[in-house]
Amino acid sequence: MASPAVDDYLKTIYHHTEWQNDPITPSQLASVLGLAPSSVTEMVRKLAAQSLVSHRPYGPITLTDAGRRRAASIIRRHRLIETWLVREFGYAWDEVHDEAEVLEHAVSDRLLDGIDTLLGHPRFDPHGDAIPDAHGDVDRGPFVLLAEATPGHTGEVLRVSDRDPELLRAVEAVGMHVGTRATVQDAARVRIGEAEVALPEGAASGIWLSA
Amino acid sequence: MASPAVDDYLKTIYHHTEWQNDPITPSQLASVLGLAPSSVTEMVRKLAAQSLVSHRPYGPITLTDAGRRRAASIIRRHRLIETWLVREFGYAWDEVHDEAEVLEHAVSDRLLDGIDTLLGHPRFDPHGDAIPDAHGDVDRGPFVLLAEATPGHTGEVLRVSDRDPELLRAVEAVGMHVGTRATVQDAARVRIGEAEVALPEGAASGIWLSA
DNA sequence: CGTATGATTTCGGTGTGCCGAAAAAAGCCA
DNA sequence: TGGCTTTTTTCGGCACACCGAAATCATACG
Repeated sequence: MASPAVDDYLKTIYHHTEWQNDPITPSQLASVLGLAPSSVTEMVRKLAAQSLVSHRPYGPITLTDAGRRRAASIIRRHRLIETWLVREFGYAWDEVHDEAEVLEHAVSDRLLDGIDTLLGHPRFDPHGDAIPDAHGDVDRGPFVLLAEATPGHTGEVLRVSDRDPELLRAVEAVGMHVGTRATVQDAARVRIGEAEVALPEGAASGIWLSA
Repeated sequence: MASPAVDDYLKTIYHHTEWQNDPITPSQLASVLGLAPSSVTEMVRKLAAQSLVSHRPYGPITLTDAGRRRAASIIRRHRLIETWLVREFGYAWDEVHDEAEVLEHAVSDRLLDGIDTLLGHPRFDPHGDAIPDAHGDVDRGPFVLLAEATPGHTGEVLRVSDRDPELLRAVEAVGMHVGTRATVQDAARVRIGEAEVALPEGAASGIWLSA
């Protein structure tokens, strides 16, 4: 009852809750996965039958504890693989997503352990995404979404959304990386050291700063 | 038109010709792949329609040039990945097959190049199987199958069949590795240095010696 | 040379995951 | 509250890769 398709659904539902507090809806899920809504209805019903998600008709979709554990383990795979591609093969942070997307379904537990050891058990991937440990637990300090930070707030860039490689390149182009200290001017501009930089379109809702 | 299933068929047909001169039959293919003969008939018809194999009803199956190129590229993936697992992660030679079987379908060309470079462009995998180059060409010196070698013949072990992990462990247990020099006594015994060793059941038809 | 035997193919059918069109429910707004 | 729009579900269908049973072919032997 495990399959790449099941993994992708669980991973997407999990990932959604990292950026958004509201539970995901079928149409959002369909749009992120690039599938027709009817396909989502069908799969969600199967996932619910296996108690991986809870869902009543016409309602949103949330992970059960079992579903969350499974999702965390897939996310762990994905993020360890991304980290590994960057460190061992010189991939750029905007190039790793698609490769990891495929490999996460193919790597055995044993090999994943090997990669984890080789990397020294990293806790964050190149985008600053937390890597769940082998039990599915995540630890992560307090943060604010740049878009919601009060003007004047100064913090370190903890995380940049990897949903869109274009965004990653744009963020890099203005000199921001994971670890950069920035002071918020308003929702569209920050100060980095002496320089004041205009954020790329949509970037403010894809960047976390330390609180 | 490309899929893991197609890859597996082509790879198996290619691999067969490395150990056997006769072209493979549908029933042999079914047995190696662990599928029902009717499934093979169906897939072979699709492969023939795409000119990857040639096959007339009730006859054996051979690769076309296009099919051979595709197969060589998949075998290249498989063998590079096996070599990488052994060298970087300490897998034993009898443990790599299944992992490589999955990864060969998941690794991108770019990553495969990275692995190839990391390993220094190896020409043989841990079992002594030749790794085709990026164009699908293989170079390999003259050899004799141990089972067909004349008694008294001395040669270096070039290759041990990786079809059965059990056989690999048994061969290792009697002290034979790729590179070992051995003198043939008869089809069931060889001399290695001072010692005379009895070969495991079936090993003689799974070992190549230099000619 | 006819027939039994084994290999191969044909045929109908399965499960998974997807789709579009149409129906049903929910949300919204006057 | 009634009607309109959007979201979700239902329904019939498709492609892929597989299966078992039955029919067909090739061959080898008596």
